[in-house]
Amino acid sequence: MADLNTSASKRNTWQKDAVRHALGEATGFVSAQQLHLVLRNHGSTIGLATVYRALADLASAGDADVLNSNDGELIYRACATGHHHHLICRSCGATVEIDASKVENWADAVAAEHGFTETSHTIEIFGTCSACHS
Amino acid sequence: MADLNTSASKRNTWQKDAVRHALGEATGFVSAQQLHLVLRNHGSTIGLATVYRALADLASAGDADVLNSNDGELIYRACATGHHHHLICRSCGATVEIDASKVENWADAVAAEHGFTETSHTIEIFGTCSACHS
DNA sequence: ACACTAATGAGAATCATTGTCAATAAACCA
DNA sequence: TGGTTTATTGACAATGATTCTCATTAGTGT
Ligand SMILES: [Zn+2]
Ligand SMILES: [Zn+2]
Ligand SMILES: [Zn+2]
Ligand SMILES: [Zn+2]
Repeated sequence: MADLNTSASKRNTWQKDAVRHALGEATGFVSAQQLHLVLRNHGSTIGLATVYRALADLASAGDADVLNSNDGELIYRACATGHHHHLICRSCGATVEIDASKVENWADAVAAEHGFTETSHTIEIFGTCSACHS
Repeated sequence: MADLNTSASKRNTWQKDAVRHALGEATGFVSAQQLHLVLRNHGSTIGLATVYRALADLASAGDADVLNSNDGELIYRACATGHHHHLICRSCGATVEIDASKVENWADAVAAEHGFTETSHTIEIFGTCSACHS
């Protein structure tokens, strides 16, 4: 997926790999701050700003999902597959990746109906998972 | 909609009315900061923190829609009708309220399928409206 | 009018994210 | 390989939205 990052004027650094790897290890969504902390605790000397930059790159390359947590913080998640959405447990944070082809079509149709082009959308479902029933 | 705010331990102040009214006057989504500025420009002496508090109340009472703009800012919009979603133009900000009963059902079904309860969701469609085609 | 206490507002405090810029090190070439 | 170019890094400052603090104000019911 995405491009192999050759030829382009982008350089490969251990920092980018470190972020990519740490994101892959993480379970669920993590913030840049959390990821930076993890990396530091593992002995890395990577800077916070770099983690932010690397995550932004991964996200815009489609290699990471982004969504804003309820307390105004961007959280990321490694993402191998293409476009999809999430079902997220409000209390434990467990996430399920869901395929929503029906809804994709619906969204595009609605947009087209109103003369909108270059459409995109945000769809997230929240709930309490079976393990979290008090 | 919602309750008339009687009996409850909530007090009626001109500040809350001012925010409610200003939000109603606004076209499209506005941030707390913008609303505060508008109110001040109209001679009000209302404080910024109060605008934040009033908007948060309106939102949690279901009288206002909230969504976070792409630059990490909460924006609000007066909302008389019940639960619904928006089709938003990326460049001019025009919004269309859309009914999404099909998707509502789909979302609930997907959640139930995975054993999730007390579900809610976020669905927003973005695009470029017909008037904004360069 | 009075007491009780929610609500307000000015400013400080938080805190995630972005900008700055000198130093570093990929990528490329001779 | 050694040298050149310049994307990238990282420490720190700066930004900016939102929240907190707390003394003061003003609804509400009596
Ligand atoms: Zn994903
Ligand atoms: Zn989709
Ligand atoms: Zn609405
Ligand atoms: Zn809905």
